[in-house]
Amino acid sequence: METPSSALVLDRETKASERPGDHKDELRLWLRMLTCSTLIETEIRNRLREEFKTTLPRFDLMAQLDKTAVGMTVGEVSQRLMVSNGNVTAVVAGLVTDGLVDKRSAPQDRRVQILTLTAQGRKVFRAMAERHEDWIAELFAGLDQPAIAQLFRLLGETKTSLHRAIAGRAGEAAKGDA
Amino acid sequence: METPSSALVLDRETKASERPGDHKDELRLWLRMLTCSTLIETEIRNRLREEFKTTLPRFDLMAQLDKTAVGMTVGEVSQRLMVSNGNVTAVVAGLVTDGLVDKRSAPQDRRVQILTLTAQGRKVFRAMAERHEDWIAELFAGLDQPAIAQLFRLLGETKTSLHRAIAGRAGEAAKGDA
DNA sequence: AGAAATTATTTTAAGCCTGAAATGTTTTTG
DNA sequence: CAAAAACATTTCAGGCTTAAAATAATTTCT
Repeated sequence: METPSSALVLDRETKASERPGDHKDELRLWLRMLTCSTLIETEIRNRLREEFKTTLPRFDLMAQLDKTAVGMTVGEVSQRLMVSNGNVTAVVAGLVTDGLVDKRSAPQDRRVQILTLTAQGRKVFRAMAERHEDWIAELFAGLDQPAIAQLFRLLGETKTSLHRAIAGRAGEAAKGDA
Repeated sequence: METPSSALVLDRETKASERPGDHKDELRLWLRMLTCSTLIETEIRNRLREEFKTTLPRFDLMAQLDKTAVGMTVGEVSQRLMVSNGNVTAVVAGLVTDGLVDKRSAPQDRRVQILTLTAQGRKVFRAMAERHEDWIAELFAGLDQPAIAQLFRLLGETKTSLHRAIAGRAGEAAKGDA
C-alpha cells in the first residue's frame, strides 16, 4: 500500500499484522466477506421466492443433482452442500412430494439412496438456473473482469488457508482422541 | 459444447465476459465466496459450541451490544445483523433468560426496547471475543498481509456493487408499487 | 382532539439446520 | 458363519430464521 521508512513508522503505517497479537485486519476481512455473502444470499432468496415460489436450499439441492446424469447419494449431496445428512433428508422429502426429485435405494447396496432430478425437476431447475445466473451477474456488475479474476484467485488462496487450518485442528483433536 | 472454429476461438482464449450473455465467471466467484463463508461459519460455530457452549447467533448479537455503551434497539440490532426483527426477539429472549442481556422499554418512547449487555454478559462476551479473534486469524493464516489488504479492498468494491444492484431493484419495485 | 398513518416490536406458522441417537445394511474379522 | 465394526441414512429434540399478521405506541393531519 505505502512505502514506510523507519521501523517504528513501519508499525504505524503498515497493517496490524506487525503488532504482535493483534488480528483486527483478519477480523474486519471476515466481517466484510460475511456481509457480502449475506447480501447475496438474502437477495437470491427473495428473488427465488418472488419469481419461482421456492427456497434457496431447494434450489441448491437441485443444482447438485443437475450436475450429474446418474444421480447422487444423500451423503454425496450433503458433503457438497456442506450441510448435515438430516437436512438433506428433509429437503429431499419436500422435493419428492413436489415431483421434482426421485429417490430410490441402490439395487446393489440398500443402505444407499440414489437421488435424481425428475424430468420435470430438470426442466424447472434449468429455468431457475438461467435466471439465477443473470441475478448473480447483476449483483457483481460493479466489478470489471480483472477485479473478478483477482477476487476469484484470492478466494482460492483463502479456501486453501481455511482447509489447512481446519484440517490441522481436526488432526489435533484426533491425536487427543487416540 | 463443441470446439468452435474462428470467431468463437477468440472466445475460448479470452475470458467469458467476451461471450455475450455468459456470466459463468460471476457464478463461479459467488460459489467460491460462499464456500469460504460456510467453512468459516461452520468452524466458528463448532468452536463456540465446544469452548463456550454457545451459538453463533448469540455471539453475533452480543457483539453488536458490546459496541455501544448506551444500548441498542431491537430494530438497530436486526439491521446491523441483517436478520429479521422476530429473530432478534427470539435470540434476545434466550440471552435475557441467561442473564447476559438486559431489555427495557425506552422511557420516552415505549414502543422501543433498549438492549444492553449485563455486566456478566460483557465479561462473558469479552472472553469469547478474544478467542474468536484468534480463531479468525488462524483461519486466514495462509494469506500474507498484502493479500489480506487486497482481498479487503476487492470485497469493498463488491459490497458497493451489491448495494447498488439491490437498491436499484428495490427502486424498480417501488416504482411499480406507486 | 380524533382519525389515520407510521413506527417498533412480538407473535405465529412454516421451513431450515444441527448434532446425536437410532435404524437398517453391508463388510470385516475372529 | 456369526459377532463386531463400519457405513448410510433417518429420526429426534432443540434452536434459528423468515415473512406476514397482529399488537402496541407515537406522530401526523384535518
